Amino acid sequence: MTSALPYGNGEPHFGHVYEFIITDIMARFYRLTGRDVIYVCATDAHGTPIEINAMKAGKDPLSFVMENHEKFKKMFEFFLISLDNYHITHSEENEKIAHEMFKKALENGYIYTKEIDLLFCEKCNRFLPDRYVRGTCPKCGAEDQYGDVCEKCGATYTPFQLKNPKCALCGSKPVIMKSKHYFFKLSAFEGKLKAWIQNAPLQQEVKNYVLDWIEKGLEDWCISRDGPYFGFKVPGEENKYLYVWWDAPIGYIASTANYCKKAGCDWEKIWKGTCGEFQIVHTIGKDIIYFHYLFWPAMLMATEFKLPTYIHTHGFLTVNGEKMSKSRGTFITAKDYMEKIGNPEYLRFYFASHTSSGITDIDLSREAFLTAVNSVLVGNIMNFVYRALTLLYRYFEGKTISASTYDMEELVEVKNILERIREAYENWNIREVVECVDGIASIGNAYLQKKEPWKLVRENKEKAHEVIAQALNMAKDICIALFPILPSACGKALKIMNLEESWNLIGKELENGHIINKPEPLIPKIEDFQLF
RNA sequence: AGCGGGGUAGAGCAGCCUGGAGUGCUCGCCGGGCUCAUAACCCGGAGGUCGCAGGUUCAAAUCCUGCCCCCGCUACCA
Repeated sequence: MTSALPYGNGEPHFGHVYEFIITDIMARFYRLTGRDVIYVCATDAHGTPIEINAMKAGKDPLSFVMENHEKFKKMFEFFLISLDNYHITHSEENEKIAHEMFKKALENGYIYTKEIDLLFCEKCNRFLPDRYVRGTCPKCGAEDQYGDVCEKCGATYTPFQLKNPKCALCGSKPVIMKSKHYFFKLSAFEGKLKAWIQNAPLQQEVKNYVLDWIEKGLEDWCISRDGPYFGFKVPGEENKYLYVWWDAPIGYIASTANYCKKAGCDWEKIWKGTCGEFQIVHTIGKDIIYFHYLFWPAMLMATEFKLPTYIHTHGFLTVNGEKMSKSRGTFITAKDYMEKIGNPEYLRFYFASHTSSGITDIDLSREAFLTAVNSVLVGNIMNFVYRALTLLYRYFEGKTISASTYDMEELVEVKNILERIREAYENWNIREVVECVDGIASIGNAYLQKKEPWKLVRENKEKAHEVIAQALNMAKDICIALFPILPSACGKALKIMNLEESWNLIGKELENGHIINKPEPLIPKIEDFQLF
C-alpha cells in the first residue's frame, strides 16, 4: 500500500494528514483481518520548485528537502500512521531503479528524442517551466498570469502565446531556444490503458474521467529537463535530468526495496510477480489522477512491471467550505493541530466519519468536528464501551458469563451490522463503518436502558449478569471494528478487556469466565479550541 | 466551452447503481424518563410537494429526456 508521495517543498498540512489517515485506516484494517501489509511512502525530493526554493533559502536542495522530510516523519508518529517504511526519492535505490526503468523503456522502443522550443531566461541562464513564466493572458488580458493557465478566465495556452512574458524569477524577457528532449510514447499505450481501466476494479467516476481523456487521444510525454535541475541525470547525458514525475512514482518501488533490504524480503517479487500474491494499492488525491491512471501504468507496462490492483482516489479537504489557502487563513498545518488540539484520534475519527468511497470533497468545520467528536465518538460510542466495562467490573468483579441464548433479537441485529462493517471497509466506505458502529452503540445503549441491569441486579442477579455480558460483547465488537480508526483508544479498551486485536473475535461471544481489568475512561471530550 | 460531482426537514449528510409507503444518521427544537456511564444515555414529538418540468411504470428521491442553480477538474506545474 502506498500514500501519494508528499512533495518536499513545504511542511505537512491537513491535506496530507487526510490522505495518510485514510491509507493508514485501510492498512490497519487489512492487517487486522490477517493480510500481510507493507505500507510504504517517500518524500518527493526533485524538481524545479525545490531546486529554486532551496536556492532562495540559501540551502542545497537535499538539506532543504530533508528538513521537511523530518517534519513528515514527526507528523506520521503523531497521527499514528503505521508506515512500514518512509523513504525519499533522492536515494540510491530510486536512482538505480529509475535508471533501469528508463533503459528498459528505451530498449523496448518507448522512449525517443526530439528537439523542441522552450523559453529560456538568459539572465538566470535556465530554461523556464510553464509555471515560471508570468505574463498577460492572451484570451482575457488579465495580467501576471502563469505560463500555461489563466486563473482569471480559466483559459489554457502555451507559454509562447502569453503576452509580455517575463521570467518569474528575475522579471526579464525570456527568449525561445531549442533543446533536445526525451519523450515517452504514451500514445502507444492508449489501447492497453483503455483495456486495463475498463477491466480493473476502479472507482467508476474516475474510470469515466480517465477514459474520456484517452478518447481525446494521449500525447507523448516529455520526461527530461535541462539543468540546472534537482533530480537524476538521464543515463548517458551530462546536463539533462529525468523529469520529477518519472522518478517520483518509482519512489513507491524504491521505498519497498529499501524496506526489503532491512526486512529481508525481495522487492522484485512484490512489484514484478505475476502470481497475484502481492497486490499493489495506491491512495491518491484527485489532483494526480492523470499521473497514476495513465503515466504510471504506462511506465509499468513499458518496463514489464506489475500493474496496480487498485488505486483509491479521494477528494480534497475544504475548511469551513473553502479551499485551504494561506491568504484566506484557512491553511492548517499538521503542526497547528498538534499544538492546539493534541489528540490525533479526534481528527482520525472525523475524517473516517466523513470519507465515503467516492471522490467527493469533504469539509472540515468547527461545528461538525465538535459534533463528531463529542456527541458521536465520546458521548455515544466510547461512552457505551466504558459503560459496559464499568457495569461488569462494578457488579461482577469484571468476570463475564456466557449469554448466547439471551435476548437474541439484539444480537442478530448486531451481527447483521457487523457484516456490513466488514463490507464497508472492503469498499473503502469508511463513513459507513462509523455509522454502523454508531448504530451498534445506540442499540447497546437502548438495550441497557430497557433492561436496566443496575436495577435487575437486585432481583435477578443471573439475568443482570447476562445482560451486561451481552453489552460487553457489543463493546468488544465496537472496539475491534473501530481499531483501524482509533488504534490508541480501542487498543486501550481491548487491553482492559484482555483481548487481542483481531477481526476473528468479531461477532464471537466472550468465553464464560473471561475477566476484564479495571476500566478507565477511553477518550475525553474536546474542550474549546482555536484552529478553524 | 467540455467533462465530472452535487441540489433530500432549520443546518450538514446517507439512501439512487439493483424502483416498492419519505426510510436513515448527526446537530438543533419541544415534551417525558433513567441514574450504571465521560452533564452521558433512553423514549416520544414537531418539522420535507426529495431543484424545476415532462416521460416510462401498478408504483419514481431512485430509471429516461429537457431545463435551472452550486462546486470541482481541464495533462508535460508539482
